[in-house]
Amino acid sequence: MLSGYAMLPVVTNARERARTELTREIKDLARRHLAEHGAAGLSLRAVARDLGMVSSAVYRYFPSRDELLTALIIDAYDAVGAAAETAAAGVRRGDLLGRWLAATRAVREWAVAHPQEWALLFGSPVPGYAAPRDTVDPAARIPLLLLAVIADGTGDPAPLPPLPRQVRTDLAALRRQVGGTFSEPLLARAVMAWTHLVGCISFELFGHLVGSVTDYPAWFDLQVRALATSVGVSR
Amino acid sequence: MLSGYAMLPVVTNARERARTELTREIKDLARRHLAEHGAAGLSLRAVARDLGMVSSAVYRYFPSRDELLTALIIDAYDAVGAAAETAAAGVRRGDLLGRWLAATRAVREWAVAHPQEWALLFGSPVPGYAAPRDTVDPAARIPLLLLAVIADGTGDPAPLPPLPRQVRTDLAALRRQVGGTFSEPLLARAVMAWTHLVGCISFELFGHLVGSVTDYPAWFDLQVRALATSVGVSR
DNA sequence: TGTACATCAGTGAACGCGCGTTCACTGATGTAC
DNA sequence: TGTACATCAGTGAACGCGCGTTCACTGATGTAC
Repeated sequence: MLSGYAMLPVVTNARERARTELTREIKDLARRHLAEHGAAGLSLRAVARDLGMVSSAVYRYFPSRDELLTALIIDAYDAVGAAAETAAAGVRRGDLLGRWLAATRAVREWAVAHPQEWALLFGSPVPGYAAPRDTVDPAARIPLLLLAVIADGTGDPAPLPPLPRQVRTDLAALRRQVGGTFSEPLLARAVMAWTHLVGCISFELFGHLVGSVTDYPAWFDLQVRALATSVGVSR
Repeated sequence: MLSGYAMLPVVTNARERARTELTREIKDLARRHLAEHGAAGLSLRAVARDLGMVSSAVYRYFPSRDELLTALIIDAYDAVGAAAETAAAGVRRGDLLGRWLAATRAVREWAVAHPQEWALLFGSPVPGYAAPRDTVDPAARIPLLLLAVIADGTGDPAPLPPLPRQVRTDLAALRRQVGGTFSEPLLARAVMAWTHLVGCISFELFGHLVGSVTDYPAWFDLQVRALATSVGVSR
C-alpha cells in the first residue's frame, strides 16, 4: 500500500513541489466550478482561465477532462469517508448507537456542505463517463465503517421475509468480501440501511421533500435511529 | 380539472391537428435523445435536425429548451405514475400486499426501462434548472397511490423512536394535505418507505450495487416486502 | 564548481465542433364578410 | 361560394458563445560528467 510513497525521493525538488501544488490547485478550482455549475458544466478551459493559465497547460496535469473528473470523484469519496470515520472515532467504542449516529450525521453534513460533489457520487451517472476501478476502494469506506459498527452490535436485526436463493448467494459472496461473521439477515439489513441512508440524503438534497419536510436534521435523525435498530445497533 | 379540455373546440382544424402531432413528435424524439445522451446532452438543435426541421422552427412549439425539459419531466412523472396505478388497479382491493408489490414493482420496471428519465426525475438536479409548479401534481401520483394502499392496511407500522416536535408538526401538515386518518408513526413510516423505495431503484440504476448484487429483482422484492411490513401492509 | 544536455511546464494558435436564441422573410392555412 | 385579410408554421442566415484537444515552440529547471 505504501510502496508508492516509499519509492518517492524523500526530498522533492522545486519542479515536483510545483507540480504537486498546481495539481492540487487545479483540483480545488475544479471543485469550486463543480459546486457552481455541476458535473456537466465542469470545463477544463474555464478552470485554466481562472487559474491564469492557457487551457492546454492543464493537459500537463490531467490527460483529459474525464481524468480530472475521476480525481474529483476519488477525492470526494475520500473526503466524505474520512469525515464519517473521524466522527465515529470520536465516540467511545462501546457506544454503538453513538458511533452510528456520528457516522451517519457526518455523512449528511458533508453532503449538505458539498451538494454537487454528493450529486457527483450518488446522483445521475455522467453520460459517457464510466467510473474506473480506482474509485471502488474510496467508495467502500462508508459502507465498511457502518459494517464495523454493526459488527460490534449485539441486538438482533429487524426480521425479514424469507431470503430468496439468489439473495442468499449474493450475501454469502458479500460476507466473504467484507470478512466478519454477519448473519444473512443482518448483512441484508446492512445493505438496506446503506441504501436508505443514501436515499434519505439524496431526497433532501435533490428537493423531493420540499413542501413536506421543514426540519431536515430532525427527520434524518429519526430515520437513522430507526435504521440503527434495524441493524441491531442500540443503546 | 377538465375545463381546459372542455374549452377546446370539439372539431380541431388541420392546423391544430398538425400542431398537436408535431408537439408530440418533438417530445418523443427529445425523449429518445434524452435516453441516449442524458439531460445535459439534450439539444434543441439536434432534435430539430433529426426531425428534418430547422432549429428555429422548434421555437414555434416550445419557447425554450427548459420548457421542453419541463414537458418531458411532467410526461415522465405521469408515465411512471400511470404505470404504478394501472398495476395496482389490476389487483383485488383487499389484497393489500399484492397492491403494494404491484405498484412498487411497476415503478422499478418503468425505471429500468427508462433509466435516463428516472435520472431526470430522481437523479441530480439539472444545474440552473428549477422545476416549475406544474410538476408538483404529477410528482405526487406515486406517493399518493402508496398512501392509498397504506390507508387500507390493518397492521401496525414498525415501531419508531419518539418523534421530535418538528417532525410531528410536519406530519400534521402532511396529514392535512393528504387527508385520511393516518397515525403519526404510520405517516412517518410512509415517508420513510417512499424514500427507501426511490433510493433502492436509484442505487440499482446508478450502479452502486455493481459487484454486490446480481439478482436485482430479488433484492428489490425483499426490500419492498420489508417496507410493506414497516407500513402495516401485510398478507 | 562549471558546463552540456535532457527534461519538462507553459504558450499561443489552430482545428473542428456544437449550442441556444433572434429575426426578417415566404408561403400556406383559416376566417370574416 | 368567393374574395380580402389575418394568422401562423417553417426557412435560412446570423450572433455570440463555449468546448476538448493537438502541436510546434520557448525558456526554465534538473542532471551527469
